[in-house]
Amino acid sequence: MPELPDVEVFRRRLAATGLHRQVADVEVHDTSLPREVSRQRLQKVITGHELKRTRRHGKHLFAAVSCGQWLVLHFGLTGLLEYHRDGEPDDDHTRLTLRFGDGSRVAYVDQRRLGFVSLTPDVDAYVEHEPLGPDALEVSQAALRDLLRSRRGAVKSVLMDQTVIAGIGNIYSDEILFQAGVDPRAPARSLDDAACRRIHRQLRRVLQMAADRSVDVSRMPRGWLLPHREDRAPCPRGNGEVRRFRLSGRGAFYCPACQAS
DNA sequence: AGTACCACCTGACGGC
DNA sequence: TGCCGTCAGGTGGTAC
Repeated sequence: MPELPDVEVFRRRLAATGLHRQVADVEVHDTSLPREVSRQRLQKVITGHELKRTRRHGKHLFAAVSCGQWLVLHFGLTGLLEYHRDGEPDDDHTRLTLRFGDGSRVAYVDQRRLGFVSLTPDVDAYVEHEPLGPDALEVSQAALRDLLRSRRGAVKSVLMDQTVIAGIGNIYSDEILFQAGVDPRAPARSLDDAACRRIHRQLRRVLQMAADRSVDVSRMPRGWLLPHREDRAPCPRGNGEVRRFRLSGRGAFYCPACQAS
């Protein structure tokens, strides 16, 4: 689930509920969650401090701790961030809890445990070290064109490559290419200027709209592919049928009529 | 530089 | 009811 729009929703949630409040207690329920940092250090760095601000880069969420470190959150396949008031029950699969003095808390939940948390002193250095490409919403039209043409693979694979552009996964790469009318298997290197412009415009529109509507599928516009991710589902624009195929091991969906190459 | 495949985990779902 | 295969939106390693 967690692609750029999902993580942006988590970021906004954290910014609205978790900043400028002293963290009274840090519970690490899953010892395999912290990456390249011990549970003890994670607890020591955060307990008694405040979260001061948030940043997001692609699918990574960062929160500045008042001691100078940044908390790093990655959500894997099933991770999410919740806020609970005192007395509200914990979700099953809660892996990390930041508890405030009044009993309310921010909870990191991850059913399949493919996500992780970490610490870093410097977000820019972390992004460079991963390495992650520029955040998808920060890429100019010309930069996107150059990035796409710098790679040989299928345009869908290139859009999903976090070292090229950060934030786009399987779902939204399909949506962007459907909206742009581009065949997901088209070689990225072969895209003409008009196709690159359409991809850039739709990338921004799709990711921003999904985040602004809290990634609620029922609030997505008619004409989006997202609710039609099923082989032989009707094309949302009435042009025949959506088809499923495999691209480097991932299930991909597209409309052969709308996205002819 | 590509892609294919497996692994990491856990769970849901359909077929028998 | 239970067992089995398949699938899942992320990432990373390996082999070709």
